[in-house]
Amino acid sequence: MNPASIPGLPSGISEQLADDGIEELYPPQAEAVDAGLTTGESIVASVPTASGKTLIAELAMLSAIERGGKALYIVPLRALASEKKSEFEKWEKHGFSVGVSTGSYESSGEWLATRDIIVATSEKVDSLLRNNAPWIADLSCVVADEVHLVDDRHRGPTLEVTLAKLRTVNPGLQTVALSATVGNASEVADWLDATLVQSDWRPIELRTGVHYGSAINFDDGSQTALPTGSHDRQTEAIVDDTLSDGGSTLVFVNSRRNAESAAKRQAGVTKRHLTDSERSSLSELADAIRDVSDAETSDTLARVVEKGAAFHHAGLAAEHRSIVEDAFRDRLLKVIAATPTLAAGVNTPSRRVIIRDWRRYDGEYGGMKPLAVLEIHQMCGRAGRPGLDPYGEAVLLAKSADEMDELFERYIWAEPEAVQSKLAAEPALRTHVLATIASGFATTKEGLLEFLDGTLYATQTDAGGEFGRLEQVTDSVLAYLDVNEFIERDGDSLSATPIGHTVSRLYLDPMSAAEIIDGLRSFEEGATTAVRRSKPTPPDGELETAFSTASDLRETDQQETGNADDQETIDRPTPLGLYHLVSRTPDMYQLYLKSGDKSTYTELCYERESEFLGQVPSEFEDVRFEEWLSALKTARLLEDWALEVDEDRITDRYGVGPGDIRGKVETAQWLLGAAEELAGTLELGSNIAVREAKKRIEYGVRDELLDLAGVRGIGRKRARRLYEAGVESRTDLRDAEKGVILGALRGRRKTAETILENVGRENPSMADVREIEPSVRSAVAPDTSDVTDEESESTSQTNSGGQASLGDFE
DNA sequence: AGTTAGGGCGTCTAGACAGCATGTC
DNA sequence: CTAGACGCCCTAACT
Repeated sequence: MNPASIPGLPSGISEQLADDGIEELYPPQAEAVDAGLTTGESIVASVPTASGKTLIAELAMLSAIERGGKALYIVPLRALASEKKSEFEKWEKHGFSVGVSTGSYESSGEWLATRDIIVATSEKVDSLLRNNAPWIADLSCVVADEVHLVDDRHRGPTLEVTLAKLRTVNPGLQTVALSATVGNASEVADWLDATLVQSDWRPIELRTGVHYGSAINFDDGSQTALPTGSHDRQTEAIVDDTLSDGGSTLVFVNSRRNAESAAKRQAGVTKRHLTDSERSSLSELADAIRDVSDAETSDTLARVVEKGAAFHHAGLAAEHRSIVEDAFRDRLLKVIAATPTLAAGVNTPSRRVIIRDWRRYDGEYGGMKPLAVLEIHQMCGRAGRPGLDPYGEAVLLAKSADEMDELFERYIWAEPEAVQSKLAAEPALRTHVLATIASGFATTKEGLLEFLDGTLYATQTDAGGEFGRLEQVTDSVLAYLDVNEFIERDGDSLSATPIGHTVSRLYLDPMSAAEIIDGLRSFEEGATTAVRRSKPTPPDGELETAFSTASDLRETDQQETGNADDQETIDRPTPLGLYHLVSRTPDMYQLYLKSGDKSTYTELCYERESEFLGQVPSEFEDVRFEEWLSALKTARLLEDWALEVDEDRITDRYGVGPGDIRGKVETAQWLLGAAEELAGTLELGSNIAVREAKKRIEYGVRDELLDLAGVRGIGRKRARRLYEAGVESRTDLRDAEKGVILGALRGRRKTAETILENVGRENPSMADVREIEPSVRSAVAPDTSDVTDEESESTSQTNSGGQASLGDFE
């Protein structure tokens, strides 16, 4: 089928496709068109990666817009949202506008209403539905990318519920679901009332095999001799071989540490294959990597990149990741050793893919768990760059003949698993049941179950009669929501309370909200009794009893230390207290407690007991104590960040990468924002303290730098240097002698000018300004001088290296 | 004496979505 | 009930 014979397309589109060199549609694309893709039929396309799924989506969206309405493209990752946006922007010259909406991407609801194509994550779409975005009703087509992710325990239910809601709101909606090859694509198609298009066709050949001994044995029975030779490891031998052929390699391993050490070894191979010009480009790249962050990870990465290799995992900063991905796509980097981040993320094809580890540690499983067939196939699918490589090869590594046989059986010959709805899990239902009630989708339990009947879960259980399980879980979830006063039950009818509405709108897990509310309330209780007794006690008898112990603790503490200053600290929650509060909610991914951490944080727990909001579980009696401690570890990381502790110090103190810090900070910011609003809604007095703690996390600074750090172009480091040079505020920035500012910014004229411009200084020019070296003031370390009481105690060890209250971190 | 290969032992384990509301003289 | 790669330290054997 050629572009001109596709029905239903807006004018000019077929010509554009032909101009792009598309003479003939790929077979799966043609099949989808034949099934009515461009005339409004719903389609489930279960096809391999890189076999033209994007065009299927584009054809559906453009023709749907032509018929009237707008199109929504749902992606699983934020990084993919911007990738898709730039792909779709090529249609803007034909009059189709594109907008993106993700949590971090700024765009208001009204602005989106003017766009024809909207790209968003499934969570964002869910959130927009909860907040009744008006344009949802105008949708005529929704595309769900990577729909097999409904199988994911954490995020699958959101996608499932979101699609169900979109289809309920808009019964005529065309649904196009793009999926990897899965075991039960027809079931997914049944669920979405769609025609199934299934195909194994790929635009370039993919060969899959197992390396064992001195050859790769391929699925077609052929062999490629590949002796380990001088290399003592299989991976390096294959990388070397691929490189001699001018190709790149992607190596999948099962842990971050393995990725880094593999990259170091491979750098020894790649460095022998570089041209002079590549060497110099790589060295520029390494500098760019070092500029991103001064954490050790950054330097390690830069050192391997100089030699043409790289590693890739979630501990990297986002900038690191995109630098690595781009350089690999440009063929500058010859090999990447990666954790599964890369298989799920943006498009990074490679001549060869090596799957070194096919088992991964899983605590619940209790050991090394074999990866899913689907996951292995996704990794293999990265092999072969369309238009660049003659073919792609995916190689699994075996250390014995038995293992080779097992790998063939388990993965190469195997069909991928069936996707299975995870909706009946309680955490998922908790959120979605509340949202469904709050947004008026259901007003009775029957209505709720009726709505849930539109989900994949229902499709999959209808036959087996297992729907009863969903009803059971729904009952217990309703009871939970009722007890926590998020919903009200009046006979059969269900409605959300004001706080329930807020929780749903804030996109919080109700359990997180309950934890935050309890924490803030218990503080209120404590503060009221201990300090003033002026505020009326909330008319909630249960709460009073529940937290009487916490109040008592506070009172005791208060008497012991009892001076005016302490009364003030007790009047508002401390940052650590708040960081801990949000860190222990289910919405925060917790840090892992390493050996030795347990005693370190137990000690810290007692030391700063008075700061925690709510009751501290008993060290000896309560099983939740360890969880409490890992939340404390997370809270300490956040506190360190807000105390301006160096990034590289934080990374080795907590055993995390720069990317993890950013992630934690972002989540904390979001949760503190939610806490602020909850405190406001419930008229709890702590919202000012919450707001400040949030601001400090946002910029990673102490109080006194908040004003400066809010200026564009000034981060935590520049703010501190300016402050030490005597430039303490925006006003100072506008009035201070330029030489001083330039000196504080280490003579960077361009940066200084940009900053002065951003702060609105009359004449920002730095021409002819002589740099004034920072004087004595700068010799004063930030945390030994102007620190408030509440902080100095905890940070004396931070920079001074003195006896640490927290013990041996180093 | 310095270096390196190899064994024993302890340690540690993938990923990443979401709210709100804007700023400056 | 269940794993395994890595790094570190130690020792033995080698140059």
